[in-house]
Amino acid sequence: MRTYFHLDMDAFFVSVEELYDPTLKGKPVVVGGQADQRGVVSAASYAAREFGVHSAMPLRTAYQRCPQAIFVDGHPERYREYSHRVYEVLQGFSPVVSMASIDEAYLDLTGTERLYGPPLRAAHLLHERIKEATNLNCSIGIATSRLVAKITSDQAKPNGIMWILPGQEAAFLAPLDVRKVPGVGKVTEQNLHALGIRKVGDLARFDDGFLEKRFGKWGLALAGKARGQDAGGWFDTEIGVDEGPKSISHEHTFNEDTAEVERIESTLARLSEMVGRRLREHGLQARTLQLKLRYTDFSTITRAHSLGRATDLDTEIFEEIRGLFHRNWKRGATVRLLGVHAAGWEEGGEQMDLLGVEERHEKWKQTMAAADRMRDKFGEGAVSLGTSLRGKFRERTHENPASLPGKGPAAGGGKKANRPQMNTDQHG
DNA sequence: TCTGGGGTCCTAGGACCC
DNA sequence: TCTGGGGTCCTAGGACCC
Repeated sequence: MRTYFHLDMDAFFVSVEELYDPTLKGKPVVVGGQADQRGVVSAASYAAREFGVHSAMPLRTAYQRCPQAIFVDGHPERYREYSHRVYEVLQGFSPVVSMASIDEAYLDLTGTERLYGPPLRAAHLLHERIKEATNLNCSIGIATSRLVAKITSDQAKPNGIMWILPGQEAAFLAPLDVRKVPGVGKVTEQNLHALGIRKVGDLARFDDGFLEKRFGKWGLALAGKARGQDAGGWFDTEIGVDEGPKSISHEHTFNEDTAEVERIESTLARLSEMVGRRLREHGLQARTLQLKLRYTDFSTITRAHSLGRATDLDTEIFEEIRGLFHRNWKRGATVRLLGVHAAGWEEGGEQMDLLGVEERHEKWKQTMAAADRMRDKFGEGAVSLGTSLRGKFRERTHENPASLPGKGPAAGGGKKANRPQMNTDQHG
């Protein structure tokens, strides 16, 4: 029998903003941008929620519903800072802690009764410590599984603590909407409704085999969840083991859609720089780079390519992404969003390579490190790949537009298709 | 009143290898 | 010529979460 806590900060972004501007307290506040901007609500105060404003809602919709709301830009650095403070408190409380996102965490409190007393007492103590350290409210759910603890903390909001006694899990879950189960979103909810399943209790009455047939692996996990078990996906991972990121990405939605190649390329260059910088900060090199492209009609494509050798260099990222863009863009079509995504880490171990390539690589590494220091000092706009590089790339493609790897019938013949050769760029 | 940005996990088809 | 199966990598897309 285990004891898990799920701790969730109340209206986190809004509450942090209130610390910086106490006049916001008690008022309808929307965090995420200005009322007339493209974008969605990141967080809404409880006063704003009374008008039907909630997160993920378009800002303009929020304005329609609550014109008197105060619209505030988000400050990710502030939220990271407070998230870190929360984490420090939690670490001092239990060694088995996982931040599940910027504003929520799981703790394994199994066997801590001698230290903290019964779970409710421990939770009150923790709640006080969080309040002391951050001046923020949180809610805590306690249960024998992480899944039930998470659902419980939601029920405890705002500023509450709730404990589901061992053995009472099914009874607690039964009357809740299936949508309350983490992992059940709009689509799954609709699919379940179509089967007449509206409450978790309805779900629990279906047998595992049926749900597996109908929804695959996910259906089986769902059956377990209906009984309150930690089953499937992210609930199977161990608490307290912090693996690094599996992917790093940046994307940008234009204020006004554009088909201007200059603007598109400079945006791709900026996003490539941001991704490269984060890779270097994490000491990671990516093998797979992916472009994301969304048109005005919201249709979205992603196009990926895996490199022969992993990279953390802005220029190599940009060159690849730029190629992907031009090979896949419907020429002239207006673009709403661009994204650059990196994944597929490779150990830093240097392969045997042409000396010249390696040297160039080293040189670029030093240049990039210097650029990062400049940005630290003078801000993100201080250093840029800028137009000079873009000009160079343009020239090259005009000279040699046809020789793109992986195209044409060449791969099909009698030869064993080896990994594409590294481009040695002999015309330098 | 259109729909952000940063992630994770899952599925599915095709290539390729044994 | 009509004939496998398993494993892994790659790519594209989609559901979901905060």
